[in-house]
Amino acid sequence: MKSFDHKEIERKWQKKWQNERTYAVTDDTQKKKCYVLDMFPYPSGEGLHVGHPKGYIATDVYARYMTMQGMNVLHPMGWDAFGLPAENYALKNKVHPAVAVKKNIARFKEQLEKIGFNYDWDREINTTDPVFYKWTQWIFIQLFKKGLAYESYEPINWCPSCKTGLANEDLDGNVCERCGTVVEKKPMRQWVLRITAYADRLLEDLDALPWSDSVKEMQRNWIGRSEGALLRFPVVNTEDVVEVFTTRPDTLFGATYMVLAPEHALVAKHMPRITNADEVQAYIQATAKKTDIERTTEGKEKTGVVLKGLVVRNPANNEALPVYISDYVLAGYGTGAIMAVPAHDERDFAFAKKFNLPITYVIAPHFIDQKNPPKKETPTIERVMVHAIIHDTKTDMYLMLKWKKNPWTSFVIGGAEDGEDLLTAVAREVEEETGYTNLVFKRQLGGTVCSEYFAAHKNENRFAYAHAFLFEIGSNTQHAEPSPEELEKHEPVWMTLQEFEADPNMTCTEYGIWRGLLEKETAYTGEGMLVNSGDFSGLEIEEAKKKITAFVHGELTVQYRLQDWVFSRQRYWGEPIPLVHCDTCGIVPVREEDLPVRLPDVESYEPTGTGESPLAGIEEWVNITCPKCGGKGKRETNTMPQWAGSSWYHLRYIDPKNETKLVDPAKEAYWSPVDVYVGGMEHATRHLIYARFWHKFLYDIGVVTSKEPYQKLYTVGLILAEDGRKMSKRWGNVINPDDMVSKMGADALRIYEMFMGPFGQAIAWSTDHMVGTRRFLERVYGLRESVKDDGEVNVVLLHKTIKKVGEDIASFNFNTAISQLMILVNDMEKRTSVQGAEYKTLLTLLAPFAPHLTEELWEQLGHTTSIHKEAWSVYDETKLQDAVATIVVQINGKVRGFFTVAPETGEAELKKSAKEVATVIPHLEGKEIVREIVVPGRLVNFVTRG
RNA sequence: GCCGGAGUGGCGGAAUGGUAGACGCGCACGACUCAAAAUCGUGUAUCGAAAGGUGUGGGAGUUCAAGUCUCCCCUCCGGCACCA
Repeated sequence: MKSFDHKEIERKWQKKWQNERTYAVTDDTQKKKCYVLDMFPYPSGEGLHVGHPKGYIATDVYARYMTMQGMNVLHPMGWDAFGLPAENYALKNKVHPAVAVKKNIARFKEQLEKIGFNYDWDREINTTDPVFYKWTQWIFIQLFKKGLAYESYEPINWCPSCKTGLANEDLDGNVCERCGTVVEKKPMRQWVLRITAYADRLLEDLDALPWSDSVKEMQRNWIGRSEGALLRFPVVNTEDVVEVFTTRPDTLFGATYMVLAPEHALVAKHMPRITNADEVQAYIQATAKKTDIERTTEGKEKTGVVLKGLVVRNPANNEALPVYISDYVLAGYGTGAIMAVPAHDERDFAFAKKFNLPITYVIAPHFIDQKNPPKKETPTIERVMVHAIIHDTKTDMYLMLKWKKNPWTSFVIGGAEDGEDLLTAVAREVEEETGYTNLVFKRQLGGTVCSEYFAAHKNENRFAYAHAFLFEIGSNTQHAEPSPEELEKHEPVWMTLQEFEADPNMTCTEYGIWRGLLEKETAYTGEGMLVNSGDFSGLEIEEAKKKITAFVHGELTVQYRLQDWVFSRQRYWGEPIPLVHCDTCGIVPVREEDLPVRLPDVESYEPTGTGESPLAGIEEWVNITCPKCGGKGKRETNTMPQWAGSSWYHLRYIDPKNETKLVDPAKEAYWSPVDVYVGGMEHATRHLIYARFWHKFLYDIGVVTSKEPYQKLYTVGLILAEDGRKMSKRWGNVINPDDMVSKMGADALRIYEMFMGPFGQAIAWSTDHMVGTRRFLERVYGLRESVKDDGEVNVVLLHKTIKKVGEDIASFNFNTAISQLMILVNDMEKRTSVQGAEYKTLLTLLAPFAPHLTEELWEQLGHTTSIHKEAWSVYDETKLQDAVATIVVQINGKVRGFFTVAPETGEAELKKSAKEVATVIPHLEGKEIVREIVVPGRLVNFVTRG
């Protein structure tokens, strides 16, 4: 068999497709549309490696399939070329970024074209083209007019290496995502987009999107919505109040101190009255020097300083609370101040332990005893209970009580008298019941725990407020025999905790809580009932949140982790922000008819590092007449971030040459939204949030008709290098697609990348494995010699294949689609001849994957039109069933034999035949069949006994 | 710590609760060849001579039947992380 010449075939067809404009897209509104989009590439200087085209191949296969299904398919491509990578590359190589970008695009395009994509290049876009960025600027002006773009002087992330401010989304932890430099907080003038105004809609509309749970969850986490309340704490002897955001207003009675972020405005304001100002200043300065990394990795070890002379009042009970500053409170979240409830917040707990602050428990876990549940029609008595947990550290034993009249083993336990101090009560009970005195009191275990149970010895239901106290045997501890009356009730017994837990008579509803607190002292953050909270005691948490907030005149509010989008960059290579600063009119947008504001040519575009962009130095560009009053004005010199263009580019492909509108409304209504969007997981919380935000804004101002830009979303799994690491010039493990196309052909590359494994999964490249796909194509090529009009045909297999390949492409399961095609080809190869019609169908099924070879073979069959214009075959539901069914016979679920029958054979017949299978008979001998399970067409299972 | 996702041959992986390992790579043997490559054919989870047993990260459970469903645990990958 002669192998095919892929180079010749590819050259021939790529040229022909181009000349005949095979893939031109028209706005044929008679047809149903399908908009398939790739996240467009950033044309770097490195060129493509073999991983880049994976997503493009997938969308190409999908788009070709949808075209064959009769859809009008839009599958465009373009370039995202503004921003730091291009600019840094240009600086390094001493060329103008515009020149570098042009060259890189040419290289990318050349590489892509070799792979045989069906792009309509007439719709190519480029974010750095003034014709394109005119509309990016136009959108900014609309945002500005609606108050969604604002100037701010707040501290932001500053990358000292890239010399520009960055958005939160541009950070990788605490370092600049581009260059890896640790970022600083720097107060500076900047433009910010009010994305938080869209936070709830970005969150709510996520639910209905047919995206993967992981991407949706990532976005939810990123937005980080939390419901809570704003509460106000008056500062004693001043007019000021400290406003606090908390998700737990129900714990207000447990607030024992307050913490402000070191940067909080009130700290500076009240510095004169702070008596330890030196210490406070020192802490503030130390914090300012710390990077976020130091703040977090230095650990959970809390630091802080009390503000002596500053006291606030708890609005719930008027208690005076001390005020601290600590870097565990972040200036950028909530109000930059918290009420600290150490009993019910782990961070506050750690801080309170370190600074010896009081811990007041106001939420009690609430248990109902399962062993002795409360009885109906029985009076319930409330009692305050005390548990003594008495530990002998020498033997690691604990002192318990074994009860005489009831089968109970318990801690030393008793009730507190009305008004009696709990510690007094527990000491009294210990002495009475065990005879021990002068035990060493270690600590109380947490706070109150409520438990309800039936107390058989008193025939009453108890609602107990239980408290546990840990004691140890000390050198002064004395022991006397308890009284005979007490011994009659229960006997003190030393046992280990393990023995206690294993004791079937162990009675202690709250044991789980005590046990946890014995091991580790910690805050209680779980469910429960309010205690020690005045009139609110007895309420459940959710109800208390509302009532206490209302009681102190607070407001229920919502906070987001998401912060407004820092939108200005002090760099050259971006869209100029189209605003003018005028002394009389303030900030005025550039007139829309004057757009685009072109990026001026400049001799030096190096970043200045001063907080101003290089554009600030070009006087003839900066100085301009004010669009409003005609007086003197100065242009805004900041530029937009890399993510501006990609936030709306999907709309421009629909109408790329429109000079008067961003997109023609009729065309938008037809093509939008994107039906299938494909790209990398790394864009889950940046591009995909920004683009959703802008799209929703454009919806609000009537530019688009859909609320969401992208319907179905598939994320591409990375292709790793053969060594399992990321492909990188640095490791020298990069595989270039050009080499693979040249060696094995574009079709083999395409099929291999789709066949490697599940589309969304990261898999290492293997050139060895790739030879299999080339062999497969050779076999398809070889088949043409055995094609005869009346050749052999496997109807069932053919129809199964039509069904599976179509369904698998539609659901992005390309690997199994290809495997099915291989099964069909293997079957055809084994025959002496292949029916012409079946062969033609095979070629059309393979066409989306291998566009060049199938087009060539199609022509060889005598066709004069492109195979890519053919209709997808329709399978016949009645031809999917095999002529015979293989029935599995199981005995007790184990496979013991097979037989074949007609698929529609009935149950009775199947049972009968199953019992006659030679390999089955020995297993049934002497056994009684107690159950027979029959799944027609599949199996018979006999359950036997004996 | 919290939230997602995943653990199946030598490798990539496949499997509506119904014969685990499809398909591909590799490997072994055979054919062709002076020889090799390419190609074609046969075989290829594992223990066992066989009958049969054992096998989808580990452990329990549901079911006639579990890779698949439920619970617990381990490991790996990704995201978030002092967010009040």
